[in-house]
Amino acid sequence: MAIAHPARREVLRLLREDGPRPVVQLAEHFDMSRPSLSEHLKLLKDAGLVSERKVGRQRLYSLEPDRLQEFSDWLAPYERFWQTRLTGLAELLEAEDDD
Amino acid sequence: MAIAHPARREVLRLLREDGPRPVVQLAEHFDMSRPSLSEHLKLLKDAGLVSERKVGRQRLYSLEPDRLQEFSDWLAPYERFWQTRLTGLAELLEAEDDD
DNA sequence: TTGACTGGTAGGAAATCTCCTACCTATGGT
DNA sequence: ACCATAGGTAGGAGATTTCCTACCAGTCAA
Repeated sequence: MAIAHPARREVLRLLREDGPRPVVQLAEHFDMSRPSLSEHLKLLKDAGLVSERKVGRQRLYSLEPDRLQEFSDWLAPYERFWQTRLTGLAELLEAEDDD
Repeated sequence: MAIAHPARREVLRLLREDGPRPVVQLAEHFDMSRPSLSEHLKLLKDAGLVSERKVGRQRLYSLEPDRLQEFSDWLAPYERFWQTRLTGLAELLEAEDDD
């Protein structure tokens, strides 16, 4: 699973906070070797969570939000078990008829 | 990671949809042996995603939503990358001053 | 008490994951 | 052309996960 490894979650966080970044810059944040990070990036890319584009001799990795949306969608059915601020709002506005 | 394995996600789904269930009833949905499922349940319990209570000779497993909330919280910062109906609503109502 | 049922634990085999070093290609600068 | 930089791939070692078959303890019913 793509988001299972802490390093990959950290990559996602970095891309989210700092925007698109080349591999060496991402690698600065990790103790592991660059090839190992490359494999994590490949896994994230295969999972569709990030995309990659060439700029000169660099490859910029960017967050690809569509797949993260799937995690959100997966979590959505659990939301009725707790009261999030957002679902509270949604029910308030849309006045759904479920109890 | 607790939600990494498909079987464990399936357990969560079953508990969410059908409510608390004993082990044998959960096991019906899987090809694996019951002891293997027991280990998955232990992992889920250790992660705080489910709880277990004894009823007669059975142990009923229930969804424990607090920890799933953490996943939701983890996902929240990514929401500005896409437009969910809910964040759209939230911004509409709260009229936050960002951008 | 004896037997059936529920479900956890032990030990270990096999599969998967993670990480490394070595090596490769591609681009840009001089 | 030559060298440095960016970054992917290969092969393999070690750790972790997953799954199995025993086996054990607790509960209920006769």
